[in-house]
Amino acid sequence: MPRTDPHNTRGEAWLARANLRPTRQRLLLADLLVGDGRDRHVTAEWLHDAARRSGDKVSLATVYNTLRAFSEAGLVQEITVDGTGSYFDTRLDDHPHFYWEDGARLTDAGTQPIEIVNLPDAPEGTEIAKIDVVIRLRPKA
Amino acid sequence: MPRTDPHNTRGEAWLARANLRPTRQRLLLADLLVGDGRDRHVTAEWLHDAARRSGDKVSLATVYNTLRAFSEAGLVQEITVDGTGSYFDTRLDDHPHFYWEDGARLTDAGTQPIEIVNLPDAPEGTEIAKIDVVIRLRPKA
DNA sequence: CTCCGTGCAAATAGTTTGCAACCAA
DNA sequence: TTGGTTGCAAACTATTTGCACGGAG
Repeated sequence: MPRTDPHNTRGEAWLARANLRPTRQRLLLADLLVGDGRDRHVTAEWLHDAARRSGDKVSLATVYNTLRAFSEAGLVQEITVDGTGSYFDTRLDDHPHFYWEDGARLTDAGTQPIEIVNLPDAPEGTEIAKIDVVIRLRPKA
Repeated sequence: MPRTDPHNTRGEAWLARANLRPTRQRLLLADLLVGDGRDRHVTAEWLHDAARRSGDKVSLATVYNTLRAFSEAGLVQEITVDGTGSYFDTRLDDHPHFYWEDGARLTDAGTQPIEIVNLPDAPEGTEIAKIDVVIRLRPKA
């Protein structure tokens, strides 16, 4: 399948799914995120750089606003690991992550779903919205 | 045991354990943190307010610096939940937390240690530094 | 006496917002 | 046409830092 289009159709369908207008900027960012069908964990900064690298230009503010829009539309998941900067994950199910303390990278952890034994019950009047599991890695001595 | 002292001795011993000079500000903050022996999850902002409420005054910058010093000395654990603000936990073992999405409170989750089945292996050349488990709660509909 | 600790204000990092110009429907 | 979208700069929040003063050892 030759690259006749500046972008493939995946990003377009992805936006359509969430009823988001396919503007030039959104298509660009969508393609960078899901264009090849692989799961991705990006920061706003990284995505902004990737856009510039690809030749097109988008303002950083728009990258932030767009990531927020995607997140609110349920197209990506926001993950916070340490105070500085959040990651956006294109994979939507509840799954554990590795956080590489050197280099500050975030990746999916393992292939099988984990299971938590002795999971505490949600207190009276509340329910569990989501369980964040972050496995922090450091280089082995 | 009447309150003859402006502070009890717990904070003092706690500081000594980490070889931190017992200055007025540190003693005050230490007492607010571990004075009653209970585990606590505080933000810098909360601790600063607590200090002012108690009558004494400490600058917010010092609260930040002091919490960082405590954290580096291994007296408290830093926990990040969402981009805005981090919490410092006086309990030191690896344990799960509840994060109350309304009100942004952080508390210990359950009383028994949890166990994770199918925990992914640390990738080649790395080791697990810590596993953060945050159970996000929302009010039940 | 010597240095670490403190306070203040200013700096910083990441992110959001106000507003005018723009563009998809 | 019209309301959603973008870009820029300015605003904001949480946190850190530079520097002069002060207090613990």
